[in-house]
Amino acid sequence: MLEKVLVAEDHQTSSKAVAKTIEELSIPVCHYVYYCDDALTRLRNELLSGHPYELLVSDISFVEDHRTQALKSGVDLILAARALQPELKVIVFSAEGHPAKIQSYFKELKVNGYVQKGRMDAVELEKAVMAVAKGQTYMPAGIREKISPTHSHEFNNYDITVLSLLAKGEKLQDIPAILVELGISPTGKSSMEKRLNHIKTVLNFKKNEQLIAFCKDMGII
Amino acid sequence: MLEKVLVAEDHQTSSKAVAKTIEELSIPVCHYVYYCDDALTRLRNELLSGHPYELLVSDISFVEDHRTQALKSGVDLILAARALQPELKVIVFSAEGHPAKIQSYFKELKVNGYVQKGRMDAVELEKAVMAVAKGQTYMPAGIREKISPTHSHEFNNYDITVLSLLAKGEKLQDIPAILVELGISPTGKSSMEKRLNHIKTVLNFKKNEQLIAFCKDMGII
DNA sequence: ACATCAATTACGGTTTTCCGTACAATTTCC
DNA sequence: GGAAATTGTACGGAAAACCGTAATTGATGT
Repeated sequence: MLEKVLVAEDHQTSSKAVAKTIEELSIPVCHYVYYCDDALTRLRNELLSGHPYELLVSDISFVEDHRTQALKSGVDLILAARALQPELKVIVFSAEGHPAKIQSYFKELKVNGYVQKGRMDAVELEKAVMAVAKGQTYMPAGIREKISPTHSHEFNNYDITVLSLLAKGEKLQDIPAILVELGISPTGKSSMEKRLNHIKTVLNFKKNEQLIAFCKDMGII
Repeated sequence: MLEKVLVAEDHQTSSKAVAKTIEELSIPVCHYVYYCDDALTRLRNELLSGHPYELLVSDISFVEDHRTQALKSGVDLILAARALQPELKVIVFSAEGHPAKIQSYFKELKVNGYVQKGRMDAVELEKAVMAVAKGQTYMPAGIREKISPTHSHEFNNYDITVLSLLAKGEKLQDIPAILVELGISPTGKSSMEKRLNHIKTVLNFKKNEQLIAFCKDMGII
């Protein structure tokens, strides 16, 4: 079993409860912090002292407050942590329920587990920690299946940029100029239209409004 | 001080922590449940037994699972609870941070307090409970100021219907016929356009895409 | 019944988006 | 290096949305 765990979670109420759950698994050392930057500092210190953490349990969204933070979200934290300590195990503990988002954590961040905050999250968390301790990956039940083939378009950075601009109220015909400024290609209006059409075709959507609604639901923008 | 509190919160980790915070205020009786329906049952039973709860601390969003629930959200629960026991005090304990949404809880549901889940939520919750015990209302710091007059439009049933249809991919010109079928008036295309324009003017929006994105963010649709 | 006012709807011109086609640029592969 | 395929762009007609104006309906008060 694991020996040393760090919990990064900004919700005060959750944070202690998570740490308690971890301790109940007879893991001797479990610390918790409310800020991403604090988490990274701790990881670094313990690594340098020769007693590194083995597992990081982290939330994704951290509310901003008076303390300015270099790391703005759990995603930033996980990236930084892995850069520092590549073998560190990571479990995401978040309320995020959008399949696309969850899958991206596994794909982009190579996390070892995901637990969605919910009715049985303490139990789920236990299972996840035990699975990860054994070197396994822990996915919530039925996440893979929920990513239905009709809803399978990989939104890249370009798509997200264009869709975000649309959601901000920019006119299609104004967007090419903005893309040029941002240095994001392709910049042609036709290319953009073609791309949007392709996405709508794949998802079987008719209108941009529908696509925006979908992206909001999925947490893509 | 209060004597008897009920906590309705589906996140297992949060739930216990909240109950603990309540207990630390030397409130003798604090129960917690994971489902809205359970909460209502408890409220009813204790009311009939002559020892009603005085305060309900409830989340807003409850994740759906295998147990089918009559009450689908904290809003439903609060409405039902107030119908049953009008003098019951209510504190909302939610992650929702959007001012418009929070204000609607005070306005529509007449809740007595709101605490946003966050870094100091345990402390905030204590303050809220104490304020409500004294018969005061507890609002998060600076919520009133954040509701800028430019960003205030009351979405009625008609608006929501039209916007939902748009978000489903219906063309503007097809919507009048659908409205006729639904028996929702006005059904004219011009009226609809005028209404949408009015909303966009009030919110200082340019395009429908932007409006849809906003409504998704606000949980209006 | 009539006038008045507000709300709703119909209409039409302008702007924007949609979408197909053709052309240009770039990459890939032989 | 050159053919082929892939990717990006330009253009233009058709469709839809946008927006102002005018006509119609409907409720209200006298």
